[in-house]
Amino acid sequence: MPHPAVIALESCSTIADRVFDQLRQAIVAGEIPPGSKISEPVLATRYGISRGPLREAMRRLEATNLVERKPNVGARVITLSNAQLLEIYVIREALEGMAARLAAERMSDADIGALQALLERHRHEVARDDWQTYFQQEGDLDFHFRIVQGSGNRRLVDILCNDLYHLARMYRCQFGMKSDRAREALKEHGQVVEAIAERDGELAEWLMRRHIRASRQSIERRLAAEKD
Amino acid sequence: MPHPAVIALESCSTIADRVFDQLRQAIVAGEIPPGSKISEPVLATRYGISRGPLREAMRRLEATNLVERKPNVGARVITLSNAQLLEIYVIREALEGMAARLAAERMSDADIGALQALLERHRHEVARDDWQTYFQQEGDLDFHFRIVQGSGNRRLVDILCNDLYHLARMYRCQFGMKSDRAREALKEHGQVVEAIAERDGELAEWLMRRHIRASRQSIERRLAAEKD
DNA sequence: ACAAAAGACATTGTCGACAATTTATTGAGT
DNA sequence: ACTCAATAAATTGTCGACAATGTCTTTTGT
Repeated sequence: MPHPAVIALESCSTIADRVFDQLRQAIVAGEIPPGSKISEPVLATRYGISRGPLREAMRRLEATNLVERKPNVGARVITLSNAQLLEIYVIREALEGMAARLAAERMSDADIGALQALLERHRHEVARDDWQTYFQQEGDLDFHFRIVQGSGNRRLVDILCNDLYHLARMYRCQFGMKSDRAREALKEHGQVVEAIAERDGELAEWLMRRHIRASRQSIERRLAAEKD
Repeated sequence: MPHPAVIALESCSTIADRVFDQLRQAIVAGEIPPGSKISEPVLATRYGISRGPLREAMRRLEATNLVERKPNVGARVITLSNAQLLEIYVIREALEGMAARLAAERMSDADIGALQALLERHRHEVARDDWQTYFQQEGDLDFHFRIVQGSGNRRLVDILCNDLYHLARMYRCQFGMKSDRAREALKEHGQVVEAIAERDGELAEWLMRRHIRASRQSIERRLAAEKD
């Protein structure tokens, strides 16, 4: 069963759309490592297509900030610096805070119930100590994904799911990022869900922002520790 | 002198890049009206280019959400519904609130001085009653633009300037949007700048959010009044 | 031996043509 | 006259080839 957080693949009717999805997934998964040059001929032959559709896919990747491109020179997969990762968390704090507020106001009771069920499942997973941190992180993204969708703001969903989440996953695939914050994060998730269930938008936003800020600060500490 | 809020045109070294800028400008300005179908042959001949670069530009426009595209059917300029416009203001509230907070923390004294000077200029302009509301709105965007840049968050600048601001301008070109809120907006701008000058990030965020929320509510009222 | 220029090579950018799909038109049948 | 099917036209999707630009190698001069 595919993970819920995995955004549904687009209609594969055209080659350009399909290869865009494939390339994005390959980049996010680290199969095409960051900073590596993207050669149109080799990629075209690898995917068995012409350069036309490939270039269209590249333009979309360029627009989504997954590749950097210099005219007449070529394109490279972006290398997400530590500073850029922190930048993303700042934006997530703002956007997902707002999403939590809207979700508290507009989410259906059924969806809130599903969210609570998901949280319960995560609690059981975390209780098992052998559980891979990777899947813990996926569960984290899944949680955030649902709340963002609960906001009912189409463009908000779009920005987070089509840009920021992919970048976050890319960074995670790049470095292990084993989180020792799983239990605290889970507790914070519970607080957010509770606020949403009580339809307290202001509190939900405040809690979500604090949660993401704590994640960011955890990463900052880890990065500072690595610096030695 | 080109307006400061006009984002610098990209390097025009390649046809695809140049036509992307031209198309985006034409769409935002309403020269290519919303909802109109974009025919590749006619556009290619109009710009005197081949369909290859045109399609690459279209893919970028698709990724920036300025055109909607159905495979094997074609692309249309998006029609920004009232609900979507309000969605954008909600996102702006979240993002620009955060931008104001960061600007208060990180903006240089010189940039703050320039911001205050800009505000003073706007005060004089508003004092003249004959001043076109269009340029008032441009001044408004200019103000917001500078604060977003002052945040020092590259991706935040990117999201707002490459996506949301274009959409806001597009909507404004679509409908007149004569604002009777110029004086109030100016006063709110002054409050934000004051908070930034005092390096009070929390207050700056709060004031900026209230400012954008007030703008959104003003639009909501106008839309509700039009509904009759 | 080193630097700069000239050339060869590879890659990107652009174009025109063909294939596949959709849309419009025509025609037959009821 | 209307509906549905078949055909024709137009548009989108894809491909291979050529031109332009950049990069690397070789060569030449000091």
